[in-house]
Amino acid sequence: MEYRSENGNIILFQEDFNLDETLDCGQAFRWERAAEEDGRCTYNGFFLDKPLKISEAEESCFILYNTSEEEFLTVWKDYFDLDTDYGKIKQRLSADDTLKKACEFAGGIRLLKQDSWECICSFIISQNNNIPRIKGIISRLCEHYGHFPSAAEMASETVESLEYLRSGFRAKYLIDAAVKTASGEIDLNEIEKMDIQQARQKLMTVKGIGPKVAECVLLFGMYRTEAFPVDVWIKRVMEKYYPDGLPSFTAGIEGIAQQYLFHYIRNLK
DNA sequence: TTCCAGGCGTATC
DNA sequence: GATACGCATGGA
Repeated sequence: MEYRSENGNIILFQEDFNLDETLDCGQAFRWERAAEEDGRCTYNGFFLDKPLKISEAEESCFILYNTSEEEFLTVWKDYFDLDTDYGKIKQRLSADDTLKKACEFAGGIRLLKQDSWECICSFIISQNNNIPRIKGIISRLCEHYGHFPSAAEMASETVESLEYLRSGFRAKYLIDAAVKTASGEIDLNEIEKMDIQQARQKLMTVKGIGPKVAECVLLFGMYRTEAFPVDVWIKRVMEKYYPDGLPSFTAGIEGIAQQYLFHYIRNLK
């Protein structure tokens, strides 16, 4: 990673990074692709309440608009996981033919270090749902509050007051998660430090958080790269290519392997 | 019209 | 512990 500050923007040089592959691959739901400017792929989105406009100027070169060096170093460098060498990770994962193809297919995927509370909500909403509709529900939620609501803010909602979301049967799950988090019964800072099996169990005490959602919260909201969410798509990959489980060289970074595989299988043929 | 979507809770055995 | 089924909503 190299960067420089220029006219209030950050110019970033970063290998193994592609905006479409990272921001529109189903790990985060608050990034919108803008109309292209001079053929540049541009996205607008948020980390917590911080907005960002970012574009891909040319191969491996990005512009983070209206971003100070301090904000870049304290927020976005971490969010985009820029201290991790994904080239090295892909090299390690490419010991296997299928994973090699997956890494080559979408080599610009990076794991976003998202907020754990936002991930809880996002992936509760994701269950038995499709990505465009997930984005719609989250967008209505943020528009309603003017920001992504805290657990305390959402704890005072009711199924009726959330009707505008059109989130269906998931509304009661969101409220249960909010009440338990706001009261401290679920302590996300505590869960982050737990042994992963304990963390899974604790997360699953929330109604609407099952094995898949818990795994997504751990992977996308707590940077537990050993978490391995299995959804309908990954189930297909596993049945077809890995009936006996993932190869052992993925140990510790199963979740990153999952991201490459998910994107690969969804776009196959 | 029917099927399906980054699943989960509940009932039943 | 395994398996079957309903669930809100809307895009394809």
